[in-house]
Amino acid sequence: MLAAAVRLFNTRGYDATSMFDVAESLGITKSTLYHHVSGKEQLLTMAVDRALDGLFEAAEAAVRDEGAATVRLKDLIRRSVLVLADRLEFVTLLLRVRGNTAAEQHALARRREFDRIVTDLVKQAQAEGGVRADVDPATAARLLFGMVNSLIEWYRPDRGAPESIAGTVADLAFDGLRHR
Amino acid sequence: MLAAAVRLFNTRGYDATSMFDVAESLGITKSTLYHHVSGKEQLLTMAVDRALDGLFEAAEAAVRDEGAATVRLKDLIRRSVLVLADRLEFVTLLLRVRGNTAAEQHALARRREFDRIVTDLVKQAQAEGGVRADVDPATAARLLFGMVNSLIEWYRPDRGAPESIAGTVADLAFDGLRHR
DNA sequence: TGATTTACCGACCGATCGGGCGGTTAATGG
DNA sequence: CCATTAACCGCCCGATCGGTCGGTAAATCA
Repeated sequence: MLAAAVRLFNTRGYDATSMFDVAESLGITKSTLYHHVSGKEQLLTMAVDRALDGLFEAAEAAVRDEGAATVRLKDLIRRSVLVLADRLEFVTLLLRVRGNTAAEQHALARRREFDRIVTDLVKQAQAEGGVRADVDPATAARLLFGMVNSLIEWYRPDRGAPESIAGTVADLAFDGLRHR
Repeated sequence: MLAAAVRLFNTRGYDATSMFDVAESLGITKSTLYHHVSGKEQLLTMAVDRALDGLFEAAEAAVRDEGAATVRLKDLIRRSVLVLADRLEFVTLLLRVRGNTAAEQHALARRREFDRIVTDLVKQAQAEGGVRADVDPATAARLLFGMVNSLIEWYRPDRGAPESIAGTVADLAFDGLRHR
């Protein structure tokens, strides 16, 4: 039910999708839908939480693990790609939230917290000499996850195994496009 | 007037923004607004066209210029970042279009055409040995512009000169994050 | 100056939205 | 077997939406 709603939210947009649309796609009436969920916003909240929980699991592992920050940063990129691929539709919805309601602003706050963790990790990796120090850590973190998050725009399960894509992204992020 | 509408579309979302909101932000009534524009969709069309025109100028320059494809690809990245920074709000709106109406689908088609140009350029750069050949050109193009397009999420005019950001992005894309 | 055009407004319309209410059928458990 | 509960539905509501219409004030031009 949540999956059906999220799919519609992503294709038509959250505001452009009516609760009637959601109910219809499930073969039930709007009344029945409201018997199971408390409202439209609850569907959104459940979806973005599922996305954020996945991302924070990856982030906490990157913070918790031992070893060089540079390695943990690369692992975080890989793990994030896997989460994106696995929970593609939930993350897609998350990344489109604009912060109009209290629930959406809560999601934005959690996203900023995630960004902070990545930025810190970049800073540590720079300090230990694994990452070039001539770029602002916050900018690097944003560009890095700009690349990762772009998966929601083009990744399809039939377009290669998630592990393969994750490797490509992490590799490109660290070694760049240039031929060596 | 277009600028005011686009600003609202970006902060509240296109569907969540009413024509009353747009009129109010201009200090006029909805009727007056309709005296100047034919409808809500026209505002969207004008905005995304301004974004697409800028991007295609950059793409056509990259195709037209002489010299190595590798250099032209890097130039295209730089130029695209400059367009993003210059027309930030228009591009922001463009990148959020979902394709619900005919006008939006036309915008999506132009975006795909842009992607095709980038992919071709990556392919050429690989053929001449300037770009590593172990990544799928389409994937590389998408990740590259995932990074570039992420600017709409975080770039603010006071956050460094556009030329500086453009250099950082192009540099990171080609040489990666790793310390050398 | 008089006529025409341009900018502007208030009031209104049909459609659609999120959500609620009262009641009915189907499953479940003692 | 009967009572309780869960799943389901038709119908309705107030609010809001994009857009229209008839008319007025201000600017423009002959």
